[in-house]
Parts: sequence; C-alpha cells; structure tokens
Amino acid sequence: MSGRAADGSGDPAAFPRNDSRTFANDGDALRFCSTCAFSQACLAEGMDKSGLADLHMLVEHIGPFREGEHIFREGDPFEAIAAVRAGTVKTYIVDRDGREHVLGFHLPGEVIGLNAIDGDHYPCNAVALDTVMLCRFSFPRISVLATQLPGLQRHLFRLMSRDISRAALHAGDWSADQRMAAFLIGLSRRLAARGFSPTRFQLTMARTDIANYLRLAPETVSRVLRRFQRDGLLQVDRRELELTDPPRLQALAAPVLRS
Amino acid sequence: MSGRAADGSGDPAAFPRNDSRTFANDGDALRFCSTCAFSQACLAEGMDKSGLADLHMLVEHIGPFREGEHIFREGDPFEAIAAVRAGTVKTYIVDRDGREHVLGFHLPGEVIGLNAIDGDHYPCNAVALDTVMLCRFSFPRISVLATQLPGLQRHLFRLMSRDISRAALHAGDWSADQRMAAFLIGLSRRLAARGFSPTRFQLTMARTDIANYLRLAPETVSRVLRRFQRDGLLQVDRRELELTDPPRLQALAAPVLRS
DNA sequence: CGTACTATTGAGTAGTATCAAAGCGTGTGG
DNA sequence: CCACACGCTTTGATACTACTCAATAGTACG
Repeated sequence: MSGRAADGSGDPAAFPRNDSRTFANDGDALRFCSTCAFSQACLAEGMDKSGLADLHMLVEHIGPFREGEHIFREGDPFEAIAAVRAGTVKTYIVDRDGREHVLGFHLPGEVIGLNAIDGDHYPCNAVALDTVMLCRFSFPRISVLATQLPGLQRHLFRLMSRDISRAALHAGDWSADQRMAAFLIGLSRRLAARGFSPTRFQLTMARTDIANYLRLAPETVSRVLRRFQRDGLLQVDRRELELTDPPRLQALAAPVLRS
Repeated sequence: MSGRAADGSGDPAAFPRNDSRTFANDGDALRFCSTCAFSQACLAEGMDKSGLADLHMLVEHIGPFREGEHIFREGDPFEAIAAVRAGTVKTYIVDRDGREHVLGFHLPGEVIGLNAIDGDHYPCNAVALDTVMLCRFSFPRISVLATQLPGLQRHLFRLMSRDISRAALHAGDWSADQRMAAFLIGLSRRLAARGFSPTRFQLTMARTDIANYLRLAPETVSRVLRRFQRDGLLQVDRRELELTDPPRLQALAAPVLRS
C-alpha cells in the first residue's frame, strides 16, 4: 500500500471558471452532455420545463482536461460542483505518510464536489484519468435555483444521500475477492446505465489506483485479477477487460452491493 | 467478526408518528432539545427568526425509546429524518451471512435518516443503545420548508455533505490501533461539542458493536483497549472510560481524522 | 534500441481473525 | 441472601489473509 499522488505537473488554477477550454453551449457540446442527464433527473423529480432553461443558463461546460490534469485540489476554495460529461475523474486524498487514499472514480453522468459543500474548501483532490469534460455548476447559484425548483432540490438531496450510502458500503468489511468483484460489477452497471457495454470496457485507472480505492496492495489486485481470469470469470489484458461470467461475479459481489 | 442483529423483541411500528410516547412541546422538553441545536445551525446559516417558528411547528418530539428498541428498520417506508435529543442511536445493516455492519453511532445533536432520502425505504436499521429521545422531521414537509428558508436548505446540504466525508474517512485503510484511537477521539470531540466531558464518558455500545463498526473482531477490540490501558493512554472499566493521555491518542488518530 | 514506468510473480512475514475456554457482572429464582 | 445461569468480555493458541520486499517481465515512449 504505497501509493503516491499522481501529480500532473503544473496545472492552471483549480477548476477554472472561464478559460480557453470553456466552449460555447452549442448543440455539439450538448449531445453527450450530462447536464441532460442531470436535467432529466430533475424533470423526473417534478421540475417543470421552464426550470430546464434556468438550469441550462447556469451550467458552464469546461474541459477538456487531459490525463493527469487536476480539476481541483485539496484546499482549493469551494465554489462549484460538477457533472462528468466524458472521461473518468478520480478523487483522492494523501495522508501525512504520503499514502494515497482513493475516494472514488466518477464516470459520465456522475457528480463530483458534493463532499465539499460542508466547508469553504475542497477536502480532496480530483484528477482526470483520461480526457475529461465537465459541466460546472456554481454552488451558490444552483442552491438559489434549488429554492425555486423543488425538483432540483430533490435531485441534489438524492445525489448526496446516494453518496452517503455508497461510501458506507465501501467502508464495509469484505474480502479482497468480494471487494474486487463488487468494484467490477459496480463499474459494469454504471457504464451500462450510460449506454456502454456492461461486459467489455476499459479500466481507465491504474492497478495502483484500484488498490488504493479497495484498500489492497497493488500486488493483491494483480493476483486477484489473475485468479479471476484463471477461474473463467473474466479476461483481462492490460487495461482492457471483459467479464465472461457476470453471474458468478455478481454472486461474489452480492453481499457487498446488497443486490 | 460474528455479529448478530441485536433484536429488541416486539417493537411497535417503525418510527411512530403520534403515539403515547410523543409529548407536548413544552419548555422542559426543549431544554435539552437538539432541535435547538438544529435551529441554531439554521440561524447560523442565515435563516431568520420567523423561520425558527416554522421549523418548530414542524418538529415532533418522540420517545423515549428504551435500550434495544428499534426506531426504524431496513425496508420501512421512509418518511422522516430525526435529530437525536438524548441517548445514542446505532445504525446498522445485516448482510446475508448474518454479519452485522454498524454504519454509525449517533449522539445528541446528530441527525439520522439522511441516507434514506434516495429511496422510498430506509436502507438500514436504527436502534436505541440506551434511553433515546428524538426530534422527528417529516421529510416531505422539511423539504418544502427548505425551499422557503435558504438557511435550512444550506444546513441540510451541509449535514449530508459532512456524512459523505465522514463515511469516506471511515472507509480508509488504517490499523486496528489507529481506527480505535480515531473512534475514541471522535467520540470525545463530539461529546465535548455538546458540553459533556471530553475525557470521561460511557461507552454506550457493546464491544461487539465497536468491533462491527471498526471492522475488527470483538477480541481485537478487547486487546487493543487493554494495550492502550497498559500504555497509559486510557483507563477502561467495563463501559466506563477515561482518556488519560489525549495528546498521544490524538497523535495515533491524526492520520485517520486528518487533524 | 534503450529507458522508465507499470504490472506481475514469488517468498517470507505481520497483523488480525478464528477457535476454544475461562472470567466477570448482572439478574433471576429458590 | 445465596446459588445459578446467562451474556458479554477477556485471554490464549493457532491459522490465514493480505502485506511487504525483492526481482522479473512487459509496454510505452523517446
């Protein structure tokens, strides 16, 4: 469990608000825009169409962030949450011994920064694992909007509640095999929910990142994956992954995921 | 790590809304009422005095719950969150192997049920570890109120954000000693924040509960406590505890608590 | 083609869990 | 009031999971 902060050299200021990477709110940007998912969810919570317009006025599309580039760092002043539009974001902290603890991986459609609301500063780092596009929501502004749009407020409450439960599950006491299976099945489901293949996908994170997330040693991650492959549960080549026996993996993961 | 659901025999319906245990909103009840803490926090967030009245209209004082009595159970329909006014509440789940996983202990002034907002049903059980009094807030009603009182909304956001961070810390990868020290220092600080002694207090939970919370075996909890005592960090007799060397305990807990 | 980094593999070990049994407190019934 | 029984806690001995250390292998990049 070594783990060192992957430092993407000199990044610009954290979570830039208006820089060259911000681009217009054009149709092309909206096509894969998770704001839509965000908006959809708010509509599902009862928000009306006019709210949609207000919400879209609020959002800023930022990116691309390149691999290794930080979106925000621990201690940066908190101003905004963001929905991932494309790519994968890793959030992590580094303890005083230099060990990295990965808090989570955030896929398209998922929201980062919710753990920063209590406090003026981000309590963790967020880094792009590949090319990342974001929808940025100023938190003061989206809060105000949430008082006017109950559907939006409800969606935010739900997102945060979900994160509490997810973190609690992740805190549970499980074997290396169970945690790895739960991690893979979790990825699979989240990708499937966004229209990606649930059985063939890329691990956008390094083995070390997986290890630091699952609180395992990198060597253990390697060994578990290899054993899973020997047992016919999956095929793994470098970062390319295919789940060849999802049912058995799910059975392993079931106690962790409670499903 | 055995852990079995402590079942307090036949409880009445979950989270009763109006029963014999509900009592009037009189001065005596309010004296130690965490609604006050809740209200204070909302005022600190900018809520005005009229909001205070609205909030107090909303709250229902329920209890007492006796030791072992359940406040809600996994699967019960979600209708309300609650602030602990007195006593200790344990939240936990039981996995399919019958192992109990303790999600948290909730002291006076703390709020339970926030992880249930996403979903129609409570995702966990809540049980009284001693005599517990609660302030119940109907969630639909407090949501509506939150759209009218930005200070209240802000407070709810903060509470939930804090829970996300807390759960993430708890999920970290630490030694038995570090986890135990962090647990004790955490208790101490939370008690101190409510005006109790930070150095002398009761462990209201069983060793098994502590073990299931810290994902340790009960035997390990015993051994660590005994070693801490041998090393002069604390004095423990049954459930009576005195921290005799808080600085050293804090040093142990520091990487976990990030303080 | 060489270098650097990440991933894999192997051997030995540390830290906790597990199993078994005894101790202690508390409550109960005689 | 005492004897007993039950539950929780403690203690000891042993086992096992996952870590650590060390070395090799494989990839990506210059």
